[in-house]
Amino acid sequence: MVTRRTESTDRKTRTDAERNRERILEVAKKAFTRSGANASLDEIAKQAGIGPGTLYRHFPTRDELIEAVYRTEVEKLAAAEQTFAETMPPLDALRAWMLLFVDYIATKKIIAPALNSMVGGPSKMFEASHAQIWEAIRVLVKRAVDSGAIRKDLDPIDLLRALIGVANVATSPDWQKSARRLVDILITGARSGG
Amino acid sequence: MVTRRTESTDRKTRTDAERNRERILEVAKKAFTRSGANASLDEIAKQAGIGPGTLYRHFPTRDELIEAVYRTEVEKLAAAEQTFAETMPPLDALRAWMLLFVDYIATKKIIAPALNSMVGGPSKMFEASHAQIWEAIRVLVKRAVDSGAIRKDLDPIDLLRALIGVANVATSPDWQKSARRLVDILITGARSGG
DNA sequence: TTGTTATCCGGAGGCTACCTCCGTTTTTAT
DNA sequence: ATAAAAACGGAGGTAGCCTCCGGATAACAA
Repeated sequence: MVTRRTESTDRKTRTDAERNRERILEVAKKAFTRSGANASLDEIAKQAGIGPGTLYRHFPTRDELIEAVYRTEVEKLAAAEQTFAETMPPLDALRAWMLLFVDYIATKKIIAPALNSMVGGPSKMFEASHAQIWEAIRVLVKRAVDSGAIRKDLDPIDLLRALIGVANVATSPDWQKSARRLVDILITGARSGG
Repeated sequence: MVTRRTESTDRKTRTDAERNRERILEVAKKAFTRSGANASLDEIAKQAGIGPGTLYRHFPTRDELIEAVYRTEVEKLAAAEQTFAETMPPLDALRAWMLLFVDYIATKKIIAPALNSMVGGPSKMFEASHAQIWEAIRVLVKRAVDSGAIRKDLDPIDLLRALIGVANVATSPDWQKSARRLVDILITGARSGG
């Protein structure tokens, strides 16, 4: 139950509001992909055919907009976890997901800026999305640990941190090979005693 | 030999120019440490007691300023490589340097912003500094490979990329433990067949 | 359909930061 | 002392950020 400040019943969100919201996300996704996290918000608003005020009402801060764009991508990543877990042996599933993670970040450049603007300021962004990613890798690691494939004291977040590193430097042409090697190293290191 | 466009002899750089340059670097270091890579350049100029024009003449772009601040820190890191290499066994030296790398980035927050503004745009920053860091870890890895401590096909840059990841997320309180675990994983993974 | 009201829109405008341009000042060298 | 090169500095054009509020519009009741 939520406290009501009047006796009037709640209304459903207006259709134009919802339509604008999605239009903003659509344009913002392209803008961030093209120009990075510093794309002009006024410009995004213009391209979406709305005023700046409308944009800022929907997404009061730049980070909130980035996070919203980011969220759909994150959900796809989280979904992949289930697929892998159901169709692969524990260690393979973990490795596959790690590779997908890196690939995803590098291909769509959406996430990288998001991760970057996370650093260097007390932004609450990422908290929600972080939970999903964390849960995905936590499940994969736990499954691998239970099967005895990797060491028990492995903290899933350590792997994530390493992966983010690759993502950040994934601008060079041969990043894919490098990423694969790194994942291999991490997997090997995580096996430890067997 | 450099081509001269006149017959006049070259002059040495003016003393006030050199003095201002160092004053800018001094102020910029504090500013970036405090406010991150987006600190106001006009503000930095003001605090250095100079006009904006002077700042931009010395450092035409923001990245060039960041890179200049960054360079001195990088040189210290590169110097540590020699110390470690002379006083430790190969594998220990490599591990120690990796830990120092992470620690350095997290403590002084100067480097993290630098790494971040590298992503998302064709900035030539980092190229010079990158060479030093790369050389440092290359030597350490080569030494470890020659001694048979780690696998021969290890690419040093892979390790760097992983470390940058830790650095980026080094804002959380327990990052040090995480960093140490991650370095251990990487070292273990790099050992492979022995 | 019409009226009422909560909700949302839009863009003008104040503010800040970026970066340049060029007249003035300072330093170097003769 | 004087000339020339080099550097300074800050006014100001431009652009992005974000807010504010009068007006428009969709949802709901009658």
